[in-house]
Amino acid sequence: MPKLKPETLAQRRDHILDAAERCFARNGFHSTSMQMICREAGVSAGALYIYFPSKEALIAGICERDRAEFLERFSEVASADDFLAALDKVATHYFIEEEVEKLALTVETGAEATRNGNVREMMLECDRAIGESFSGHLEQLARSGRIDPVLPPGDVAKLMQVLGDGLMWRRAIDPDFDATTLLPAVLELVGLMVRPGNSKAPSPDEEKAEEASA
Amino acid sequence: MPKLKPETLAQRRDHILDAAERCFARNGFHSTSMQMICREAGVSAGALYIYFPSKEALIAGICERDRAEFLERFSEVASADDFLAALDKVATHYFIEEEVEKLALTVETGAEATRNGNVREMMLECDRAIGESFSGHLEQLARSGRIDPVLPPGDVAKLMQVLGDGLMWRRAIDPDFDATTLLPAVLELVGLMVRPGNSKAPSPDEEKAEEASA
DNA sequence: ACAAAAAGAACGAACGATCATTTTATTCGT
DNA sequence: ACGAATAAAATGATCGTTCGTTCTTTTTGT
Repeated sequence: MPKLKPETLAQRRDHILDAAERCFARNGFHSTSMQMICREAGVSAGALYIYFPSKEALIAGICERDRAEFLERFSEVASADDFLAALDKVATHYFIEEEVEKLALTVETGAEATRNGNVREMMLECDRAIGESFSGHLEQLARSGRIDPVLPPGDVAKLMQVLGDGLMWRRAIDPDFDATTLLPAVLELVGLMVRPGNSKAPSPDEEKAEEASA
Repeated sequence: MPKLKPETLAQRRDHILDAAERCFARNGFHSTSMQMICREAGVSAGALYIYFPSKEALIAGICERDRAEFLERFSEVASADDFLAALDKVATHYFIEEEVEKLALTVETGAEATRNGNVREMMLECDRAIGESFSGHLEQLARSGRIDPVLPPGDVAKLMQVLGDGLMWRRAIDPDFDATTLLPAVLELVGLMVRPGNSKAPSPDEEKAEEASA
């Protein structure tokens, strides 16, 4: 059985990763056994160990894939014409549309990051990239006069990340948390920080920020 | 050897709880073995099981104690004359003074809460109490004209909690995170939301919020 | 007063279960 | 029919928990 096509190989790897992600999201990294993942993937232990040399590698694989997806989603924000609108879109996805189990996995990953250097580096690199992207974008907007931030762009970017982290945490833990009511307030808060110019309203249905800075 | 004094009993229980907390903070709940806790506490397995019937009970005990301490610290905010100053004090404690391992334990507890109903209920009850306290306090301040929030007090309270969660998360995960530079910005952000009146500045060294609402 | 009995507290080896991982035997695409 | 891919059983380690035993202090009979 000479080598499987690389395409099939990657496909199978992803299939196992999918199964592992579902298990990890349900039970956390350490309460999930390799046997559970095998069962979920419909694969034997021996087969699994061909694609992933250890449970650690499986965890790292999950983190890597999720962080990559996260970065890709934010790359759209970095290249968007309307920064706040693009932000709204990403926020809506992660805090309303995304299934709660996926956010729980993020919390689990964070807990792992406090002890596992590999995982921590992945998260921090991801955070750093997004922070710099935000910061750079805000600087550019400020220079062109589209916004007038009350704080240095770097601080605003960090605060936006902190807000994002907080929302993720809350939705992961509180099953009744409903971001639909809070998200406009968050975006308005961002508007308060950056004070968009006349050409852009801070949010479609909220003008109080305008009044405040008028 | 008739019963130990209830005082001694509680003391011993706390001693074990301390040891367990150190272990859990270092390695997480599931990577910490009962033997590790026994070693850390200088107690045999048999003795440990007199005070805690299971590992689960030990985890619940940790959560309960930490949440109680958390609530107690916030009760000072609820009864303070200067709301923002009291908030500053609590924030400084948790985001600057508190050791990082303790915050990591909070993240660990959050991850546990996504799967363990007992732990989840403890966290949510704690969040609810603080949220209501904040909300009530803000309403009172608004009625007396000391602040003029741009959002309903309930929303402001929730946003403040989200900010707190985000700061906790970030400091737990990023060993280089320095809240001393960001905390004033956060408090200023809170000031932007509540727009304190003339009698109170949003922060001792920052008046930009005043300019914005002038 | 004092030793013997009583009983709670502590100990630590041992248990069964389960874990991640490896080995072995079989299947099956080319 | 060759050998890579798989499945399934096996392995050794470690887990949470138990339990027979010992230690230590109080109670009690004399």
